[in-house]
Amino acid sequence: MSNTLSCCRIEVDNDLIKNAQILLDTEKESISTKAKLFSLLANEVRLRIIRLFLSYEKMCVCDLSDVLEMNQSPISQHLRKLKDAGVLLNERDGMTVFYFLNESHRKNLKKIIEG
Amino acid sequence: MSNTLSCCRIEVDNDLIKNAQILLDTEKESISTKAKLFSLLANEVRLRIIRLFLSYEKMCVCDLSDVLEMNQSPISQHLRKLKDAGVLLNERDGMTVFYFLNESHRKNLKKIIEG
DNA sequence: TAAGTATATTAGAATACACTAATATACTTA
DNA sequence: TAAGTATATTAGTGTATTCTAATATACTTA
Repeated sequence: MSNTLSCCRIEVDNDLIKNAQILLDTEKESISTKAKLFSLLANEVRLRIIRLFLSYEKMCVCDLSDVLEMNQSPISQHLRKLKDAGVLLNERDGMTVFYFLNESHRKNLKKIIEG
Repeated sequence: MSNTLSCCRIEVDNDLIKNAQILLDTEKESISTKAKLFSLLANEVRLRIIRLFLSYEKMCVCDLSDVLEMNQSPISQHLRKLKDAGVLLNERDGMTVFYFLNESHRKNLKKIIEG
């Protein structure tokens, strides 16, 4: 429906429409990236996890499982998503895997989540 | 699984776990509210719509339909969600319904979305 | 090396989401 | 009042999400 107006109103502001499209197109990548971040933050469990890492340096899967009172499996699954998105990093110490914030995201996450 | 630890590690930091739970409990409402806002922003169409209203004062359903090159129905459905959440307001002028930002949300939305 | 522990992965079920297509509603104007 | 326009709503479909349950993997220690 590229060139079809969705209604027949006379006083269409074609400039508005064109400019608005240009605006969105300019920020296309940025908007898409942000939507992906927001969809991570849209889940309460993940939001809690990220909130924790804003205050606590590192936690293992067990810690999170205990704090959030959830089974280990869904915790691991959420951590995977956060890690895949680059929000969290992890490191293994023996049997324990510690997760922590990717520091390059801290400032932005604080801005978005806090306050 | 309230009182059951999820693993048998000896060096559990029970204070950490208790404090983390208190932290989350303190911010419970706030986190829940934010997750709901993020789930609105997690959809690209809605994120684009909100981005538009940060720059354009008001637009009608038709405008948005034309700018986003989408049918009127899904646009209306997204607008409904945004309105239900209090992010947008609307007003009717004859046949046309104009939507616009609820100004009490502008600052926060700018902070979250921009930059 | 065998048994045990922490974490990861997978399949499957229940639910939520976002579109299309059809229809309803609200308003305008001939 | 009838016909037309803008918007809203609804049912239905395909897809995505998030959990549970089961199992796999990686590491430790007796």
